[in-house]
Amino acid sequence: MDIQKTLSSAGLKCTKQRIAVMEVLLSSSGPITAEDIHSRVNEMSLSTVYRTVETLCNKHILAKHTIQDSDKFYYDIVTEKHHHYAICLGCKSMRYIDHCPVHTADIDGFTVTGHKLEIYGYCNKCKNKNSVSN
Amino acid sequence: MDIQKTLSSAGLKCTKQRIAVMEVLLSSSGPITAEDIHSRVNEMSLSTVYRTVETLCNKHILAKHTIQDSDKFYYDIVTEKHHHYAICLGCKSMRYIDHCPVHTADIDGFTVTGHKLEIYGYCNKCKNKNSVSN
DNA sequence: ATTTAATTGCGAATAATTCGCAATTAGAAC
DNA sequence: GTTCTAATTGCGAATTATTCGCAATTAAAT
Repeated sequence: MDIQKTLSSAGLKCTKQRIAVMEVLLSSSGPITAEDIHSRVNEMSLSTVYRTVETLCNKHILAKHTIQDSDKFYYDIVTEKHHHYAICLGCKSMRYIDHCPVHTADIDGFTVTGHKLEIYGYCNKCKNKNSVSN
Repeated sequence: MDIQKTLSSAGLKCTKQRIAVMEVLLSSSGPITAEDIHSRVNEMSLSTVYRTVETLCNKHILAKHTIQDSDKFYYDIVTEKHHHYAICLGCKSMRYIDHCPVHTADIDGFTVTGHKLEIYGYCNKCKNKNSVSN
């Protein structure tokens, strides 16, 4: 993945902070939090990390995730491949899993206790308006 | 569902606040936030709502959910039936869906834009210890 | 090299959730 | 039904993740 090209073609400046965030996420084995990113990068304010991930999410370069019982957001680079995650209820980490039939029982190095299928979309009330309340 | 019995057999006192929270959740068409509960109940402090849902989650009477791009927790009563939810990206609401093949395309009154299957469990590092970091 | 809008850093603000502590209450024991 | 005690509640203050305002810096266009 060519980070410079990705940023430029989204109309974003190639700052060293954005490049650093992208590099951290490219080398990660799953989505991580803003604080994780902050600690794996040097010399960069936490607000900038938050602003960077927000900007990149708006451009659909990153995706923002939430996990059961954690009060933090998790970010990763959007690709074709990664749609399935193994989420550890102990340390609250997400890891990519390449191979995932729905009724799977075995994932290497992971004890499955349950799974959740979430369906995203729009209800009739929201389908027509662009406004997004929160 | 017998609320009094549910609370008592979990070793919890049957306070009017806990009963009110349970009643609100029993009549809901999906998981809702602590503030939703607070506004649908009368004369009850918000801290008590938070403490009540936490207590009930610890007893596995309630489940705590998170959804994409929302910074709030959603609570519902644990049952055998409800494992599939339609989540509206517009108003950030969750609704139960009874019938849900994985490759489904149609849900009445809902425009599907994507789905997510999450697998929960424990990684090897966490499997043996009970401690749960966050 | 100059210019300008975009980006950053800092610290303060915000919003959801949690906590401390005194007052209240459920339910057990009498 | 009273009494007693630990559990529960209400209130407001504290905490924590995230966002915001604003002045200083910087990418990249000219």
